[in-house]
Amino acid sequence: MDLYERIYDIVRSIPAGSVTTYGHIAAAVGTRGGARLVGWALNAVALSDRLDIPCHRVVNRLGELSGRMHFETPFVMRERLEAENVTFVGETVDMSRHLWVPPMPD
DNA sequence: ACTTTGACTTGCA
DNA sequence: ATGCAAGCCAAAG
Repeated sequence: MDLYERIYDIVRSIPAGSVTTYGHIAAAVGTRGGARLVGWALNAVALSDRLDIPCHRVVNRLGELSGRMHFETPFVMRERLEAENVTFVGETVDMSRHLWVPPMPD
């Protein structure tokens, strides 16, 4: 399976009300430093019909909604997260409460 | 075909 | 503790 498909699979595995980081996903697919690739994959998702993938649950390691500008509107991302009972601390997601770590490989 | 950049992260100075 | 540089994979110019 391609890295993209693997990334999509993991992002789809993110439970509602939780978020994860690019780094964790990258590590989960095997590429530790490939966090940027995750961004590329999600970018492809945003432009394609892969809308079944909750890319709004993916934030950077600080909990910042780095990819919000790639949505229809910069507010959609936060609104969707809030709709899933995700709490925010200022402009960032409350990581200590909602950080979800994907299943890591050995 | 080669270079640059991108929704990032980690490490060394 | 803050600042700069490198690393990773893929796509666009």
